[in-house]
Amino acid sequence: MPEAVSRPTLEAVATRAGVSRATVSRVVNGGYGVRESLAERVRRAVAELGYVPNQAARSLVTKRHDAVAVVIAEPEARVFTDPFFALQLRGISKELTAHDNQLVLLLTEGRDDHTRVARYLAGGHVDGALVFSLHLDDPLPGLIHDAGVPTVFGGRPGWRDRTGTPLYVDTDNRGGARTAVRHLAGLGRTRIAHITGALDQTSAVDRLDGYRDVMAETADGGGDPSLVVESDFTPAGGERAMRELLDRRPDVDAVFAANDLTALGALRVLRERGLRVPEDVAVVGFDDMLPLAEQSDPPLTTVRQDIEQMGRLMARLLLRGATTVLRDGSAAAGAGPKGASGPGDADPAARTPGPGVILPTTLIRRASA
Amino acid sequence: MPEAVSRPTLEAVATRAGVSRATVSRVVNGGYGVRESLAERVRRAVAELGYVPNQAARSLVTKRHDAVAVVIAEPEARVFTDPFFALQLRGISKELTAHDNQLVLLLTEGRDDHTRVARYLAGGHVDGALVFSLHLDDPLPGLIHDAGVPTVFGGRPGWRDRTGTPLYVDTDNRGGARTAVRHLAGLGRTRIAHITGALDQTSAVDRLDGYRDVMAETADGGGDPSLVVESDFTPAGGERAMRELLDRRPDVDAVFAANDLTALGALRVLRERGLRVPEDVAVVGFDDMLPLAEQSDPPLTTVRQDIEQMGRLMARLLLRGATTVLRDGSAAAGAGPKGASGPGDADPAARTPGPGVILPTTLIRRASA
DNA sequence: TTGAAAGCGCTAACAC
DNA sequence: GTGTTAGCGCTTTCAA
Repeated sequence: MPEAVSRPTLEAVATRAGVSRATVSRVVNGGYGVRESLAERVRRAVAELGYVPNQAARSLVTKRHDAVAVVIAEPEARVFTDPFFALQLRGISKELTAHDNQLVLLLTEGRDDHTRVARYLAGGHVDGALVFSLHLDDPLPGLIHDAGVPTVFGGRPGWRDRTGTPLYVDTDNRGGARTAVRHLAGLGRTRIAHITGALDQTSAVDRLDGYRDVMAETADGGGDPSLVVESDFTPAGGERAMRELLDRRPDVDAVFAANDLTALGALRVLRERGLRVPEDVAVVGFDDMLPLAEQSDPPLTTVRQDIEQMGRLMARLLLRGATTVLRDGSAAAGAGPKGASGPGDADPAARTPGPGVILPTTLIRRASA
Repeated sequence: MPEAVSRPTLEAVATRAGVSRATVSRVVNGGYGVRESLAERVRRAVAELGYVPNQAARSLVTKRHDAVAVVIAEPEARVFTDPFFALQLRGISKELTAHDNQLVLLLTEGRDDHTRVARYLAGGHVDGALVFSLHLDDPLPGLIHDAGVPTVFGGRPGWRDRTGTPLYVDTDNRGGARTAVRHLAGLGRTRIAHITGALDQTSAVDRLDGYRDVMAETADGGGDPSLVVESDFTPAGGERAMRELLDRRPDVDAVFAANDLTALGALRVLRERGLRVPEDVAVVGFDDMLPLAEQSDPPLTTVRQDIEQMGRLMARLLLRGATTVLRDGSAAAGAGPKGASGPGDADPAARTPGPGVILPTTLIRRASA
């Protein structure tokens, strides 16, 4: 039976290098205030022994973990059929890695998981949390707030806690929607409909608001409510909504769908009814979900958001906030407004009204509008 | 400035309950050998104080972490446009959660990340690793092996290490491919082509082998090489391959594509050339990637694999192996064959030849074949 | 059954 | 500059 390969400790390195544990510790943690010749000896010993610091021991004394939890609360399948999630993670991972932090992934579905996650965060196992709260009625944010861990949200939360709106990073959903609808208007379309997303999510609400903004400024009949159909971000919901819309307003000549999946459903129904896209009805989506948006028939004109960048910024914000907080000696204070002063050097393109960082969108023109 | 909310310690609970730390520790860890009345007192104190054990302190003495690393090595964008990855994670997460383990996500791209990951694993921060190694020439598996951490691979590795083929969980790619091609043959098609995946991945190789199996047993001209076109799992690759195929063999009447993305590209070209699917050319994909496979035109007949289940099994295998190993007192031994005796109670549907667990596939019939 | 005490490997005062 | 020392919060012998 193989022996447990007990890893070398600081002690071992110290002995080998002929110095004290403290000196080794100093070298390992940056090496300030150590004579270069000694430092060199220590480094060699570290290399020879293949020493890797024991994170548990370190955390025990420093109270830092160099780990961040990513909480994805998604009872629905949607997140899992959507590369959105993966791209966010990629962005987060890159940023955390660059700062030597680990990513602890917490996926939840249902009540039990919520308390589990809350317990975990309250247990002080991580230095902060990145939370994707997709629904307005989600109890998780409250629980997380109570856990007293610095947190940054992905997507604008639909509520504000005792200390105001929490830190978040979001896409400029409203602005993106405006761009989409203006594009449609610029094409000469006058009866522009909107198929909404699930309105218990701020992204859906914001896109609807953006649509209304433009319709209101349009000369004739701004914001005819019969042109708005509520849906749920799914292809099936998109089909349903499109049918309803066509029955109600057969004269519709353009559709802004709350996301690409919805647009896809709409496209299907349009085809089925013998309507040509974009000749008869122009369609614009949202997300630029690849490869779907590219491969649809016709390829989808849509509003792109930089999802990976969103992830990066969330991590950056948290890390900065956490640092601030830790310097203050109050690890449980949460990343305060101090950390929210915007990305600054980080990303000049991002706007920062209040505690949120809003990322810009781009209209991607393909064949559908 | 808010005070650092120092979390209650064992000591605090002990004081409150009027017992020793040792007793609290016993209760918290199962409570064996503690008088029920005392245990009850302790539990109440725990609840009142909101005590959560400090994992770092615990790990320091137990050398266990109740944490598993998931390593996803994917330099290409493919993983991120594919829900595959998300579904695996979901399965893994569920299983780990059920066993009170945390999921540490390690995403890598490029050499630097490899050494980083290897260091991390070697540092003994986690009890095991789940690794997705998608390419035959990937150096990561070797590094990970050297790190001496129990590991289970996702997808059959294309190599064997010193101790034989490592533990893995895979889809029955070969069997699934056979089913697909037989289905095509059953439709009366006789000139069945195959567009392969990236052949540096075992999944692509296995699917090709499955195709060949059936072609070989077919009466006339089994395995005409002009019917096989190499590609790379992408839609663009699928288009290219389909064009080449059509130029070479205009008489082709069926295509088995290595995955749905590839099938999608093929579908496009077929449409573009005015060929009807499935009347002129029947098409079968692989993966049942949703919503793509459902939403394509026509909806895709394809081979479904249970991706989430794959993730679950990987975690289950690792956890079992790790437990075995830990019982043996040799944490660095790696999950040996002992852990590989198959899912047994776990999943009766899975086959287990050697150290691998192979999950079955299902043919999903839609309109394209 | 319960408690006392010895560390796990590390950092951070503090002294030299 | 460098070493000594006192814990961080927990589990785990070992006695009682």
